[in-house]
Amino acid sequence: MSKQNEKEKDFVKDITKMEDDFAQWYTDVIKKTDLVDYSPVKGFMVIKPYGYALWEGIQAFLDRRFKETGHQNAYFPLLIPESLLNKEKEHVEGFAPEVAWVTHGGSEPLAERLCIRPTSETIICSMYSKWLTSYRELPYLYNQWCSVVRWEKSTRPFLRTSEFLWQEGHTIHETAEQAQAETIQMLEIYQEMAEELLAIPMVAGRKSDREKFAGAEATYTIEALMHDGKALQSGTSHNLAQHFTKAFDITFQGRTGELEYPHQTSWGASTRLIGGVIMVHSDNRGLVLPPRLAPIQVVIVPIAQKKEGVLEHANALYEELKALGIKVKLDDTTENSTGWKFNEYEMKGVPIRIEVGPRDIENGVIMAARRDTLEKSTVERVGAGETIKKLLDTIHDDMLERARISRDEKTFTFDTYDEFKTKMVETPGFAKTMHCGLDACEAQIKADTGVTIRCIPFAQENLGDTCPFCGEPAKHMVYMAKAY
RNA sequence: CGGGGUGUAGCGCAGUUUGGUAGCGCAUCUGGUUUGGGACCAGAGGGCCGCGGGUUCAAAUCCUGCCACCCCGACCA
Repeated sequence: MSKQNEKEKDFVKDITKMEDDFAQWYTDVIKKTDLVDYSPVKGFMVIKPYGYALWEGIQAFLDRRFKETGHQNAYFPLLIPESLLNKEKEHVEGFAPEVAWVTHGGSEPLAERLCIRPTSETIICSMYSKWLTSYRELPYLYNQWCSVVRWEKSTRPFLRTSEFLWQEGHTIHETAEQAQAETIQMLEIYQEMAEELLAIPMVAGRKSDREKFAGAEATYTIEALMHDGKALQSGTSHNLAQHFTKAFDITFQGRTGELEYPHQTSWGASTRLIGGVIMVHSDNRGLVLPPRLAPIQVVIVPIAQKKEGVLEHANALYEELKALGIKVKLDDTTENSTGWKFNEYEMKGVPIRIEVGPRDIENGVIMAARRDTLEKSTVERVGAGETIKKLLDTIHDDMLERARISRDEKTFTFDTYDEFKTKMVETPGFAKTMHCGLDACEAQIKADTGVTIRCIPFAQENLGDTCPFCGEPAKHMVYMAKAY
């Protein structure tokens, strides 16, 4: 394989450079690559086919894993009576400020107003309460794919929208141990999805009490670090203990004959993940999509396609790749020039571009260009299918590794609060530190700097004996960052 | 909710200071030549200048009220 670099430009004119204005770069990328459009209602976005295909990829992976672990899909209603939402105190306090209300049916005012679900714990609990009678029925392992509405004040496509697509799993179990095992199992599936599908390395751990889900006993999270040093919560799994089952009077007759409350979990991942994919992998030329998620994994661009034999060769290659299960597109349109096509597919993040022209046919080769590194190489035509398939895996591995290196480079330790503040401003990223575990200390840091505890990682290290923020004895190691 | 910015053709913008025929680039349509890194020539179509009120012979432009969106903060997946 001979290699040649073609990096005459590392940006395109349509997209703001990320080092100039990261927020604008993000907006440019999603708009120029046709992932979304803004709708007439603020905060509600249209997900266009190319963007929706990314969500379908995430859905397919998770849905398969959910089912492999014994879960079933169901569907619960969009509207929740106010009285149900109000049953769990912490929950309603957490969500009330951002729920949307339905007050009329046609022109008639409703006797009780209905909220559009911001999440479905309450409606699902009301049904579980009706259904559950015996320990023999447990566990309930249900999931639903739906959208929820949270009336956000400031919104950004994928990262924070007033309506977003997600899945929410809701399970109840006989024992606390089973619920805890379920909570952790689902978090691990999210992490597996992030790393194997999205090529995004995650830090997994528990949320502080301040950051946990409204109504949860404990919230677990996977956190990713973006190009700009801000963290993105990418999936959460909650152990709800008996908070909701008691509030909703969900009971069953246990093995001893006594009435018991089951132990509950809920877990979710949303279209926000797509924002993460963009902010971790993409560059100034546009999207860089991880191969297993890319709606088009390989695009074949025939060169001088009117010349004899070119299209036939391109077609044969297309069929060969397709037969290997590769999502391949042959662009034999004539409206746009070759150069235009190169730029277009690069902007759209297609992992591999293959060029087939008269010269290559003569030499028995094809040209393969990697989107992630922009490297172009010559591939023998015989056996090209297998070579390309392997290259897709290599690209995935390389992207994951680069993201890991980038994250680690942006992860820092420090000795004093002042040093922490300086580094957070000058080289933002994950701050790895001991913490006292006191809520007042955490609140003070947030008020001072806007930085929050992203998680208390499972992988604990002992970095010292005192909390560098307040001087109290250290309780555990945490990752801190500014967050989306 | 605070601070900043922007609304003019499908998209991106100029024009507004100093009122006087609605402009440019890209995209679109027609015909032709092209095609190994965003092609070229010729022609064509496309506008409630965000919305309402006012000033004026005359308003994209001046005054006034409203609305929407974007960005940065505060709060949340």
